[in-house]
Parts: sequence; structure tokens; C-alpha cells
Amino acid sequence: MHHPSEKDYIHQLSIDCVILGYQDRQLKVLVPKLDFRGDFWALPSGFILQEESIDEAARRILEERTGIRDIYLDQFRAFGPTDRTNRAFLERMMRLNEEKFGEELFNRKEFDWITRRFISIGYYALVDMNKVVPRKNDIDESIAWYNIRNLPPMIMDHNEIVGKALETLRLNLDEKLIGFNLLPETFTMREVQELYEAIFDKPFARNNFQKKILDLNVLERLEKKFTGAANKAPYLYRLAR
Amino acid sequence: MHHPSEKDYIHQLSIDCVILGYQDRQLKVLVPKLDFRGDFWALPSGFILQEESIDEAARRILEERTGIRDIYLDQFRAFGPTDRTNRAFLERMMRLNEEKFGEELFNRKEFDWITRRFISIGYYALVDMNKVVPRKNDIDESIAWYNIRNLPPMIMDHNEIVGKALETLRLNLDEKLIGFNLLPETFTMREVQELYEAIFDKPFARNNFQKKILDLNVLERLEKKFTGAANKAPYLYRLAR
DNA sequence: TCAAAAGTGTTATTGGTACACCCATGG
DNA sequence: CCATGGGTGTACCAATAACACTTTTGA
Repeated sequence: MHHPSEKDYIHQLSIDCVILGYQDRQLKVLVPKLDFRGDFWALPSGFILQEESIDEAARRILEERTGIRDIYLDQFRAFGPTDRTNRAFLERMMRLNEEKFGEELFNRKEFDWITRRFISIGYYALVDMNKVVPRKNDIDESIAWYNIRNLPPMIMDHNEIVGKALETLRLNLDEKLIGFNLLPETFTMREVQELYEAIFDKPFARNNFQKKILDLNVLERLEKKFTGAANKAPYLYRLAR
Repeated sequence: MHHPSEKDYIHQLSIDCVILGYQDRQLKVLVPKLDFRGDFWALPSGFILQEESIDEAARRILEERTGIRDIYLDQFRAFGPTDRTNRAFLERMMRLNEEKFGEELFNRKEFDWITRRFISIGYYALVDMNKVVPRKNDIDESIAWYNIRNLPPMIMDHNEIVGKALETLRLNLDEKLIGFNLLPETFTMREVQELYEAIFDKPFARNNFQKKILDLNVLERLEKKFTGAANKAPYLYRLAR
């Protein structure tokens, strides 16, 4: 177990990452569960080293849980109410895990450092779930993808942070053409459409959607994809470079 | 002179405010000039007290320079490169102002505190310039409105911060209908149009602009405004509540 | 030959742009 | 009655939505 207060982190400032993936027509969020009795879920988070930028810190935190560095990443908001502290959460957790904390997992200095009020900068990341093998870090019991509409209750304001991330993603999706980061290398038009429908939680008309996406002129049409199904084979597409 | 390190501020985290006003068909930024030899301009900035939210801190900083609390305020981005520090600026300033710093304006502890790397959260504010009497604070030599296209060279990354603020304002203008915060209580349609033209730095067609704005259904048409000019008197409008 | 899903074309509808015209005002 | 700027109506264009039809595929 590392003791953050002993490293040269910036105090009272953290980064929370909303790592978004897409599978089975659903938008997913990568959420670790903490290795303590009591069912605590928390977004991948971390602190900022003196010698790294906030973007680098976010990327380091991402890499720790996903194993990948080359990920689409966007800062979306800072969260800073006065009472934003994990003291309540930590006290409850320590009460439920006395045997572990008997071994002094945190010392007093550590506890004071980490339970102060923290301001957090939110980042969201878009990843191709096929390329990511979620990794536990040393305080995780497990880590898993959750449907964004059915997230576990997370500590502090993490559920709210996901909400803001989704809001920002919707605003930026058409603007920045970032949706394709959630898809594999090649994909069918139907997959793109279902992705959009998952993100916006509403249906799109098939033909008009296809026209709109193709008119962006960023996709390259490849060979057809024969699925074995008894219907016309769809084309595969790839993001043109 | 206050010594920030002695107050209970959050370390290495600051807030920079881009206070925007509108006059003479130009978008203006309120920029203080520091009371030191050497021509140093800096955005209204400050630190965050332990017992206030980041939004409250921004509002406090705004009120100090404008005298008003009830201002449209929006957080737009955190700035956090590794080398973001005002050490270079402060050293230059102290060299140019040895007589003042002979009196130990900063002590060593103070200097170390304030020259560390700082992460800054940017806010932009929209104000009705008629309602604001710019106020110097105790480190300002003067404070003035500058045309956003003709800003003085400010310390650190403050010019870049203004750029990002303008970018965000443009994105949010139609979305959030916030432009009217820059205008007086009542205004003509031409004034609204000129405001938009100043913000987007491009012309709009008069008739179409009027239609677009009226179609928003947020304006209330009042009596005509007789200016004494030899032309048809324009209607006054007010934001409907 | 049939069902399912893909591809594409054709027609409304809408939102924005361009052009035109008329109106009120004070000199 | 004229110059100036304000208000509005109409025609046009492009982007989107709605509707329809054809094609491909494997059973």
C-alpha cells in the first residue's frame, strides 16, 4: 500500500476518470470495487505528481487500469464544493474493516492528508473495449464494466461525475467525431448507429443516419462482412486517416 | 499586503477570472495592472479558502474587482502544465522593484509558497459594464477594460486563458442564451446583433438575425426608443422572465 | 421463394440565407 | 420629400426527416 502523503503529490487536488467503453449496444463505465468489506465502488482516481501535468496524471491513472496509453482523453470539469471530502466514506470503511486497519493501513498523518477536502478534475476517456484488459490495482478487489444506466452506488460524488461526463460526451460527439474511439478498428454502419443510440438514448432513422455519417467524409468503406446470417452482408468501415 | 501562505488557502491551486463586458461594439476584458515597476498585467486571480467552494471563490474574486455578486459565471477549464509557475514573472518583477522588495514584501516562505507550480481553474464572467465600477485591489496600480482583440501582454498563460474563455463563450452563446448578460436591462435589436458580431467577429444579416433572436421567445418587446436620429425608432427589448 | 437486414432513392419539412420592399423619423 | 435606419415578407437553398423501394443473403 502506498502512502500518498509521502509522495510529492499536489495537496487537496485529485483526478477522477470516467472510462467509457461500448459493448452489446450499451455504454459502459469501468469501475473498480475496493478491496474492503462493505461494497465500495470508486472511479479510477489519483493525485498529481509535482513533475507531471494534469493531463499526464490522468493518462497515468488510465494506463494503470487499462494498460493502454493511447486513449482519447478529455478534461470536462472541476468539482469543488466545500464539503467534498472522503472522510465519511473512509470512516465507514474503517469501521467495517477494523481487522485490516488494526494493522495500521493508514497512519494518522496519512488519514489527515487523505480526508481533507479535495477538489477533483474530471476526465473522460473513450476506449475500444476489445483492446482493454481491465487491471486491478493494489487496492481493488475487482474491476468491471458497468452499464452506464445501471451503475453501482459509488463513493462521494462519483455518480454525479459520470453524469457530467455523459453530458459532455453528447455535446462533443458530433463536434469532435470522437465516437469512433469506442468502436473496434472496423465496424458496420449499424454498429455506429447503435453506438449513437446508446449514447443519446434515442433511436435514429437508419437511412438518414447512414447518409449523415457518410457525409462526414471520414469513413473508408472496406469489403463486406459476411456474418452467415440470412440477409444482405453489410459493408465494413474504417476511420480514414 | 496579505500573505497568502498564512491564510488557509488550498495550496498550488488558483482561480483565474476572465471578466467580459461589452461596449462600443467591442468585447472587453477587465484587466488589472500590477502596482510595480515593469508593466505587469494579470487576470483577476485568487486562491481558494478551505471553507469555500471553487464557485464561491470565483465569485469572491469577481466581487473584489467589480463590486457585484450577481454575475453570470461559468467554469470552463483547468490549466495544469508542469511548468505553470509564476517564478519567472516574480523574479523579474523583484529585480525591477528592488526598493519595494528591500522592505520585504515577501518573505522567503511566502516566495516559496507562491512560486510553486500552480494549477488554475478558469472562469469567465459576463457583466453589464454599466453596472460595474472597476475596483483596484491593494496590489493593483490600475484596472481597466481592454478590447479583447488588443489585450496587453499578461503574465504567465493569461492571454491563452482568455482565448479559451472566448472559445467557450462562443460555444455556449446560443445554447445557454447568456449573451444578454452583457447588455443593459433594455436594448435594441441592433445592439444584440452588434454584440453577436463582436463575439463571433463576423457580420450577421439584419433581418435574419432579428428573426432568429425573436424565435427564441425569450425577449419581451417594449416601447420604441426615440433617439432623435432621422430614422425609424427601434423597439426596445427586455429579457422576459 | 422467403424473411431479414442492408443499401439507396424520392419526397416533405424545416432552418437558415439572400433579396426586396415598405415604414417611421427628423432635418 | 429625402436620407437613414428599422421592420417584415417572400423566394431560395441546404440540411434533415419521413417514406418507399430494391438488393443481397442463407435457409
